Amino acid sequence: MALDSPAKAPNSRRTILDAAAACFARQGFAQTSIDDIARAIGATKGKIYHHFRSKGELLSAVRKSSILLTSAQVEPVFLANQAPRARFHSMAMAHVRAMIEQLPYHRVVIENLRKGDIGPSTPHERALMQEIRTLQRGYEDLFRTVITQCMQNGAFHSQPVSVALHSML
Amino acid sequence: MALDSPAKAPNSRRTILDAAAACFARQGFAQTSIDDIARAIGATKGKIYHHFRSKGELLSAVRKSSILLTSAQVEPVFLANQAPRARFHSMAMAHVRAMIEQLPYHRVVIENLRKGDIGPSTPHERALMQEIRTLQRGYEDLFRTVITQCMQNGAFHSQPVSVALHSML
DNA sequence: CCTAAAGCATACTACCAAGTATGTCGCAGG
DNA sequence: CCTGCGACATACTTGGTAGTATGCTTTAGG
Repeated sequence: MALDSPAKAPNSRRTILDAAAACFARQGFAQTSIDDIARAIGATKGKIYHHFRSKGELLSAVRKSSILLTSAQVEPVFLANQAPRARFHSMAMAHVRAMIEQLPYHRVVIENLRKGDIGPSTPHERALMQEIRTLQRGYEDLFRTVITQCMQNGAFHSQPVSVALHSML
Repeated sequence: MALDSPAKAPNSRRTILDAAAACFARQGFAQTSIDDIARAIGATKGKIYHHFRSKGELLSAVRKSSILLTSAQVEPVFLANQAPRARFHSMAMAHVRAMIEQLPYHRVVIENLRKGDIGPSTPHERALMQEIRTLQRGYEDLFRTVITQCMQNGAFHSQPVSVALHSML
């Protein structure tokens, strides 16, 4: 009984997101029309605008999904009972695996890092962007935590955490 | 008495190219309209379309200019009479200096590496792209040459040349 | 059954930006 | 002077695309 998004989806939203991610990754955001995405899944604009309010929100949804998908694979590993060193290793592996499996999503994220800062326009999108940033920080915190553990443990050389963290982007 | 481009320009072409590079670097290619560029220099589309056939050609011109400007600063250094090791150092310095001085141009080049491969459409643009690739290779050859000299000289560790070269992009 | 909503397709509107056609002005040369 | 051309400005045409309005079909539920 959630209010909106992460429930009840049969697979339409996901299908659309997959296609959108693929198109955005291949042609870029601006060069991709809504009809392109629709055609890619054998549907029409109607379907897409039924699930997403605007093209911008669709992009945001891809970015959000990118984080969620990765988190979904890494967080269980993080929660598993392992020594810091081994835990970090497993998480890194899971991270890379997720990056590869969901490549289009991450390509989109990378090539549109700046899009978020400019022209969010609508207030509803502002909120979405904030949520994304929060998720992003949350995900990064997983690594921040385990890296800190490793350093206290002595397994890692003591270095500024943020530096070590952002070496893995 | 050249047939076309590199001569007789008072500074109109350069003015346009500078503005175009700035706009493309700031907002991206697709998000920049011809009128944006025109407004940035206090002119109208007429001026721009008088000097460039299309928006795509304008982008290509920026990319080409990027290489030419850099070459113009590095090639004299390459030709100067120095030992390989010192020559390489000077060239690298010149290269970086050019990158910084012409920052907008290079930003445009970097963010549109893939644009060339897709949708060149017109045959005239195909030729321009080829010319750009040739210039690019010519510029890279400057470094290829000096690096090779350094390695034969023993000043550098012997490594695949292309690897060493492309470490500097 | 009847109804209403979800889930979509179809048809339409609004608009923006690339490209074009045409006009204007100054200047070179005859 | 007049004429042609370079160097632009102005006004217009046009294609494509985001977004909307509406219609159709299926399923859930009373």
